Amino acid sequence: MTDSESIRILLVDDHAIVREGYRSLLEKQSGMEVVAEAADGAEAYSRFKDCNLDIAVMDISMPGQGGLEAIKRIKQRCPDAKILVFSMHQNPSFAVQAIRAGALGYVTKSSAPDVLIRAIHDIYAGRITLSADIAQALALEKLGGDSIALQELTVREFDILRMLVNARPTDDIAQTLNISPKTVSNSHYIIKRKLGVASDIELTRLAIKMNIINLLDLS
Amino acid sequence: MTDSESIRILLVDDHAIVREGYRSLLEKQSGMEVVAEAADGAEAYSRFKDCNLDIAVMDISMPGQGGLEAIKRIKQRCPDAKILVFSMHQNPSFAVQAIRAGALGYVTKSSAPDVLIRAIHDIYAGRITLSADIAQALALEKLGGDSIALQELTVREFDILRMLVNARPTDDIAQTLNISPKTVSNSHYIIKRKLGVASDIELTRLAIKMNIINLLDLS
DNA sequence: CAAAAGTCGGGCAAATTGCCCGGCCTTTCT
DNA sequence: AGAAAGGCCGGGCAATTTGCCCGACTTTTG
Repeated sequence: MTDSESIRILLVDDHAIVREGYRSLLEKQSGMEVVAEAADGAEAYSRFKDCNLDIAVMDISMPGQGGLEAIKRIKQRCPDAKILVFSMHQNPSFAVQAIRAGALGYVTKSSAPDVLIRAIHDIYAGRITLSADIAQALALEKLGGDSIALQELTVREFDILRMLVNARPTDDIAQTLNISPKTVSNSHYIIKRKLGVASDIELTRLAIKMNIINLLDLS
Repeated sequence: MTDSESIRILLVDDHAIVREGYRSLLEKQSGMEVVAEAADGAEAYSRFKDCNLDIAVMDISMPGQGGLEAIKRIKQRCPDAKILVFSMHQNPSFAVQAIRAGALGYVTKSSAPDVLIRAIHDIYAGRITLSADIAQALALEKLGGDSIALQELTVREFDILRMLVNARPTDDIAQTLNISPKTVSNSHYIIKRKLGVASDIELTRLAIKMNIINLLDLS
């Protein structure tokens, strides 16, 4: 909002090449300027303090502490930060969690480039935006009443669930989140109770059904 | 071997309609006669005692005690029984376990009908037979050295593994196998050790990778 | 027949789970 | 602003499960 000309953008993704691609895409647009990049949540957080930015465009599948947590932390410090999540996950639950964490928009990476452009404008104007595929899936889910239980989970719990089903050890999770292992195992228990499963095996199967586990990265 | 004319066949599958289909297919062949049917392992076992049969053609994905266990029991009573496994699973590990349990052949359901016919003849002649897709996958696996660990498992353990990753409770498994729950949990532990995994979540992921879990029945 | 492998399960210490609680934050409502 | 509600963090503790070992028995194999 400096010049009232260009939208100042922070790009967050763990792959440098990917960032490069988006940067060139966005800078072809007049009225947009990529003024910073970050490779993970922590870096995004500190960039946000430094520069005065309009919008952060970020992936949430990042190493270290979950992207959702990063969003929460940023919003905590800068309540009027505008964050657009740009994710590979087509599962609407991810969108729900992202919005709840404080994001203003959610666009899948499989969307056409102009969808992203439009979403940035929408968010800049303060409107919550979802890409069409997500909006549709969300509507269907509301009807089908299938995976609604996932939305019982808090943002934190959802993050922990993702790490758990990625077979990360409890201590490891505790360390990356800077919390006690005991808290992680408590969350583990709460998650299972909220989702109505009795064992880790059921939990994992559920995670697959909900597309929380990427079947491709099992290879 | 009665008339030295027709091969006398027992058809084992839990779906009556499916049996009907195979029956009509096989009986179109001269020299083959379906003289009995069974819907599960236990029934197959008793049929085998009654009738004098040449070959059993059986599915191994059946309710109750695993099909592999049924094969073992039949071979125990009639060591020269000839069993052809006809399964939907294209995973070579299933074939390995079936052969180890005493089957003489393994044909996938996706094979062309004449493959089944030829396999029956081969087995009747005493030759071990695998459908081409399985044979190839097995060869590849031998090279790739990927899921070889699965073959460390005994037949029993493999059966238990399948039930475990289908999210069946330990007590339930113990009951259908008529063993103590303690034995099941011992097996559970041994399985994890043999496969080199530390948690049930890893175990489930491995099971998916190995196609032991049918992704379709998660729906 | 001897040796090796598989099945079944008891035992027991160590680790984890299930469940509850209290403290400390935010967010939201009035 | 004050109150109420919900989320996060983690201690505590009993009940259960896990991890690991062992022995008995049967079956397969050389």
